[in-house]
Amino acid sequence: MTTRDHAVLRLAVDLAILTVRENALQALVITRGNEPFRNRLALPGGFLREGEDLHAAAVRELDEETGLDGDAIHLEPLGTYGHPDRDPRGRVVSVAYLAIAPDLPTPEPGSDAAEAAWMPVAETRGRLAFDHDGILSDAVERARIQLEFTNLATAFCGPTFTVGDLRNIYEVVWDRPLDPRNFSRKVLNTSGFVKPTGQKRIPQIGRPAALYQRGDQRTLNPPILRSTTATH
Amino acid sequence: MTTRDHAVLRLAVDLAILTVRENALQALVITRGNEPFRNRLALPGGFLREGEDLHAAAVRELDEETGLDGDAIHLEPLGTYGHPDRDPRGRVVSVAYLAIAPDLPTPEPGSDAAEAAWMPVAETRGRLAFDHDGILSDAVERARIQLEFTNLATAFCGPTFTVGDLRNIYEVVWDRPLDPRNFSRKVLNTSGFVKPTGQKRIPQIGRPAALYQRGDQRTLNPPILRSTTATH
DNA sequence: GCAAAAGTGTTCTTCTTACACCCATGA
DNA sequence: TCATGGGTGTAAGAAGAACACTTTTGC
Repeated sequence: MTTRDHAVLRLAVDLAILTVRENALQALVITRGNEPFRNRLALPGGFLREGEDLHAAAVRELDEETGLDGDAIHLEPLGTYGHPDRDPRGRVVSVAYLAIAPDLPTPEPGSDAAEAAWMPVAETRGRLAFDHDGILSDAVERARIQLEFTNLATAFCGPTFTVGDLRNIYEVVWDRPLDPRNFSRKVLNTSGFVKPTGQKRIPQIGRPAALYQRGDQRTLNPPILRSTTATH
Repeated sequence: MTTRDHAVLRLAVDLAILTVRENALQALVITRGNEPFRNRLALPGGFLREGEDLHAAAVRELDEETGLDGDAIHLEPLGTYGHPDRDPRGRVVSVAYLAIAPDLPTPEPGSDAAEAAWMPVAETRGRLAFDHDGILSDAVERARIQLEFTNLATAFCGPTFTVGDLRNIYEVVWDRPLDPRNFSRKVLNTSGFVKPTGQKRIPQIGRPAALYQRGDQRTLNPPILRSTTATH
């Protein structure tokens, strides 16, 4: 047939990259160098290329815009955002990915982005271009849930970490205090969550803590649940 | 710029429509009337139209291909499938939706589909066109999880149902037997899951059962968890 | 009364929570 | 010895699992 029975569109890949920095949940945002929304904050992203797989595009954008190694960093599909009016340039459907990174030095700005920087998620609310506020909210909610049922928290840490480090991730992402003693037991009783390295980290003050690395078990059994009777 | 820096592609919406029929988890499959994969089984779906929202496209396809009312049926985004070689016609990225329907009369075949029919999910394995086997597997896994944390099970039932009906949904979808007595208590103790109608259903044999309708609470608290110490 | 499915009571166990208490280190 | 954070013990309460038992109907 010659008549077009489908929409002409472009497909973008956008990244919600989260980390815990300075005791706050932070997201990587760029300042847009081009129209539309020039000089506005946005999530890093770009268009899908010819013959390119979606996940590969996410890995490429992560590298291009932030210098992070997509193969080393937790990266998972988050959702697809396709409202017809979401991009003033025309029909652009965006596949969003959630990336979790350890606390790293400030990323190097990439080609498209005038500037890339970590910013506390709370400070981004209402300030992002396109529908990126919504994407970031969804990303944070997803991360909060994933902490309960997967070992995602270890992706926020470096190669080795203490139970205290891990607890700090949970406290910051969930925005609620946890009992250090019960948390410790829960983590160590959840088989495959973490693996002892035999090493210890000596802090400037206080008792040395055992160092762990990420375990093999992606899904936690039993899970680390947010209590329903929370303090609030 | 004049050079193209993005992929030319079409966007499809595919539907994984699940129901419980004859004590089996069944999916709605069509027999394809056109190439590619002519006469092969596939999930219903079609291309996104000009200016059409993704969710609206899913509702439209549901109506066109099955006659089901998309506004009355549970419909949620499942994932996006974009492998470059997934469609022999060229680059087609598919946004898949999960739909849950009560046990209904055999759907009427639509325009594009030579035939639409319910088929037990177990019988579809390895027989679907494109990457639809994978999409359907993801749909089933999503449904299993959603039964734990949301009132999705009520979407499998008609407007009113008994606790026994609801238990049957869980047993079929999870493929494991549940204790009727404990299940009953769990459901009724989970506030907002179901709402009593005051009516009773008189069976051909046995004690009448109270009829309920879906409650207001979409997310269940406490959840109905699959036991980890399962029989198998 | 009997069959069948609905629903309640009860016990055992496991998980969660709260918190007292001890441990290992540097200053 | 003190401050600091790491880590164990333990008892009360909540939730889940297993199952004996009662209820309500049609036949």
